[in-house]
Amino acid sequence: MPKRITIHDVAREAGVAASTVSRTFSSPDRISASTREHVVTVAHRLGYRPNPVARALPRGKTLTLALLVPDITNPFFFGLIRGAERQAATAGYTLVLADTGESATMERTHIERLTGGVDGFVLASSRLPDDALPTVIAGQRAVLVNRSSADLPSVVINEEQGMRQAVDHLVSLGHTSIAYLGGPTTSWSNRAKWRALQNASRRHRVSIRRLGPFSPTVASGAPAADAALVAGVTAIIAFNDLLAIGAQLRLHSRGIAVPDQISVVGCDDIFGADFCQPPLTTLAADIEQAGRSAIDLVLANRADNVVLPSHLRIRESTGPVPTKKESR
Amino acid sequence: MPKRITIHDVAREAGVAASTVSRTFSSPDRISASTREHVVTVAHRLGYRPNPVARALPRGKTLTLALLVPDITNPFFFGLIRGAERQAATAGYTLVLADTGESATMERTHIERLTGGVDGFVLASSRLPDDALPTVIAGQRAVLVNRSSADLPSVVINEEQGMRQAVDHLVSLGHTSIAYLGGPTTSWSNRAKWRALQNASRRHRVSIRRLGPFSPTVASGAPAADAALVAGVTAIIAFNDLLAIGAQLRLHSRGIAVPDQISVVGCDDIFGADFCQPPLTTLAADIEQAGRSAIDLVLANRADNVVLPSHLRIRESTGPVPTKKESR
DNA sequence: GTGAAAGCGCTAACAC
DNA sequence: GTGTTAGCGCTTTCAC
Repeated sequence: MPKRITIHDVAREAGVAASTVSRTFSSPDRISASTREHVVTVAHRLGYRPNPVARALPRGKTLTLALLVPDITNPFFFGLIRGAERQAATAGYTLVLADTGESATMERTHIERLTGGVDGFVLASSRLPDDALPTVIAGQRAVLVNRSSADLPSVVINEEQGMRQAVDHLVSLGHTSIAYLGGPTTSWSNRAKWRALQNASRRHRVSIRRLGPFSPTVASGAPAADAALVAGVTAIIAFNDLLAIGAQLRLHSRGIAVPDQISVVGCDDIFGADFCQPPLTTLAADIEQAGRSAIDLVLANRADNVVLPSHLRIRESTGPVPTKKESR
Repeated sequence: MPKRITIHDVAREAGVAASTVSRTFSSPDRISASTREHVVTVAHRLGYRPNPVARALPRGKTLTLALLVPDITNPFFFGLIRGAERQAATAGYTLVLADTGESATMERTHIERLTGGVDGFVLASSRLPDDALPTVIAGQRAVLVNRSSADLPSVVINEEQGMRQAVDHLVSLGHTSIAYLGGPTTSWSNRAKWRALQNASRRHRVSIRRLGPFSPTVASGAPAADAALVAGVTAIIAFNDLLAIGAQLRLHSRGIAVPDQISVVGCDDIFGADFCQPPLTTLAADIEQAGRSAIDLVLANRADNVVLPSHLRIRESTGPVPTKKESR
């Protein structure tokens, strides 16, 4: 193990005080050009690299931000991770990624372990109960994504917009009975979507039925599709694209044509929504932007609530309501 | 800003020395049960939380590992990130994620910035030139994924196995002319795949043609497909699934049936390979396992070269060679 | 502009 | 077992 070069090694070699070396790297403007240059040269020759943790201790800032997601497996979060990572990097911050395994306990553990090691938290689709949130976060900077709370800043998607477009779209195609394939009951965005759907459908003569809850995975699409068939609807709106894609797979294997016999709408516009069969009509929102905004919020330490627009992306999984004859 | 509770606050309040408090948290077995309990109680009452960075300084270990990927956007890395994060978490480590934007310079910058802040690096599909690798890494623990080098431990996929299965599969279906849709020339795994394909085809009467290089994205699938059509092959093997899926999309829009008129095989078995149209025959490897192994290697500080098996997953994008009549 | 010295919060010998 | 005392590598007053 080659002993680490420190500020003192450089100082000795350069014939200056350690504090001068420190300053050449942290506040170069307070150093005369000549000595600065000299120190930099020596440091480079010795292969000196400032130690981020030693640096963080007296400063009280780590230049590190944490992003907690319930399930790294879920492609929905990839856009978020991407956006957050890029924005953090741009601001000179490092992103720490943690998977809470859909568990409030693990989420709390991660937060406690990370506290002090990061300058702030982005909690995506937090599973922490509302009342626990403030205590667990306790004085740390934190912002919520995909969930709002009175206590913390947040960035959420305006589901109302997208759902209204979705319902308008389906109604315009003649649909009058729609099923909502529900996601986890603990999910804030699931509740938001259902509420938005209810509001949207009030404006039309259309009946909506809530099915589920289903786990938000491709695998759960099968039971979800079957439930929709039993319900006898002509269109379904799924909590997320994973569920929608799984439902399409199931319908296909049962010989039911999408969209000829039944229309399906997803949510999130994840990777793959454009090339599944048929390409999925879905509620799209700029989730990478959500990641970026979340980072901006933690860094700015603002108590804002950012609301991002959503809209319907029409592809090929939705079509006219089947006529009596060709319907099931 | 509520002043942070330190070990000294707890010590004073509990009427013990600071080192006793330290020990109750870092080596509880060296403390009598009674005082330990007392200290824990007081600490809890005061809301004490050990500061990870203060902890890391004297110890020289941060309990943090870094994972660098060229492009977070690429779903291939999702599995890797997943596996790495889980394995790190299991070992009590935190994972730092960085995107190098396919650039050797950014990769180097990230490594330098992170050095000292993490206990080791996992470099996925590193873009660093071979000779730069040892210098940049300079005494840090590091393991390569998807690339091998004489200087660093690594975990790579055995492309030979999968490619042999792919060629056997295609030949058994009557194909005699295959195109390889090449990936980035700087990619180690692209070279490995091409070599494996050449070796595999030597065992048969089959001609292979290398096309490209193409950028490993869905969008590049279109030109890649067109190039394959010009080449007049009956089967294509793509550098990765992104390219394969893009090629299928292009072939579909040109009215060319897969696999009836042309067969396509991908690599990586990414999310979506099972539900694209048609579901993709692809070379699968356990990339999450690669992530786990990489973490194990850094933590164990072993100089091993782990080779993971690959195999062909046959789905519906490959079929019998078209007969003269129905071929283009 | 630069040096000396006192920490940042914690760990780890070393005593007793 | 527990207290004392040096640091870990860096930043940051405070002098000069």
